[in-house]
Amino acid sequence: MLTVFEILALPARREILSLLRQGPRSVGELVEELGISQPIVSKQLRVLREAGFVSVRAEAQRRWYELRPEPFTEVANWLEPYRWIWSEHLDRLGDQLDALAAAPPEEDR
Amino acid sequence: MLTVFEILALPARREILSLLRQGPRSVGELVEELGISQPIVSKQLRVLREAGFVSVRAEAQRRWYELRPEPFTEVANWLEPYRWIWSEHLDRLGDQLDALAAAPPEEDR
DNA sequence: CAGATATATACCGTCAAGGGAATGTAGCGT
DNA sequence: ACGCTACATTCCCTTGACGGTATATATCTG
Repeated sequence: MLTVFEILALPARREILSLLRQGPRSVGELVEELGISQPIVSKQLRVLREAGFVSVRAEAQRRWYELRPEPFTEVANWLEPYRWIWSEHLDRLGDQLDALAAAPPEEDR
Repeated sequence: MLTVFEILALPARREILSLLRQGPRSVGELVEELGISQPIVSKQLRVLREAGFVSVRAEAQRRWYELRPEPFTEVANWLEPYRWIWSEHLDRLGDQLDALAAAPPEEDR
């Protein structure tokens, strides 16, 4: 299975995630809003699902895809040790980032 | 030029960044600490430099590589709109922890 | 200048991910 | 049962990134 950053490396996948911020979407809706072919959307949705970025809920023939939080916390946790590097440089991000020193660290050494 | 996430997709590059958190490093030091061949380290350092992740300072034959903040702020900015998704998640996690603290401990799933 | 050190670059073979087109599958309405 | 809708999967082909090896470049030392 791909790592979080490998998943995010593909623009099409980031666009799907961006759309899903607004709430659950069906495959057809994503196809229409993205202008990408349906098989490709389905393929990337599978990748996103297997990586834990989205979950699916079946309703008749429709599949509703929805964001899941875990991979995003993983990115945030990875980013955290680098925070001091830019915190002095640019403080436009809120201080709320400190709030999530809770989740387990990852294999990145 | 590669995007930020394409850069981070490669484990070797993340390891380089991780080492550079401790301060500037020469190529030789990175080679030794990573156990990767010198040409590969140099190659990835070039990629990191072109993407703005690191800067170089020459000193005789040595090149000192150092982290730069901008790409990290880029990741943080990308992450920001997704924050609410996992803040809810953390809330639920907190509730569960509270429940666990209040109730007698159980078997772990 | 010769040789050694430190790093960068060029070239090459491999391999896997991505896109496209076609096809498969499941549930719905009539 | 039939066709339609919504989506998933398969197959093929291409492309490009990665790692490895060899080589080039620059700087120091003697």
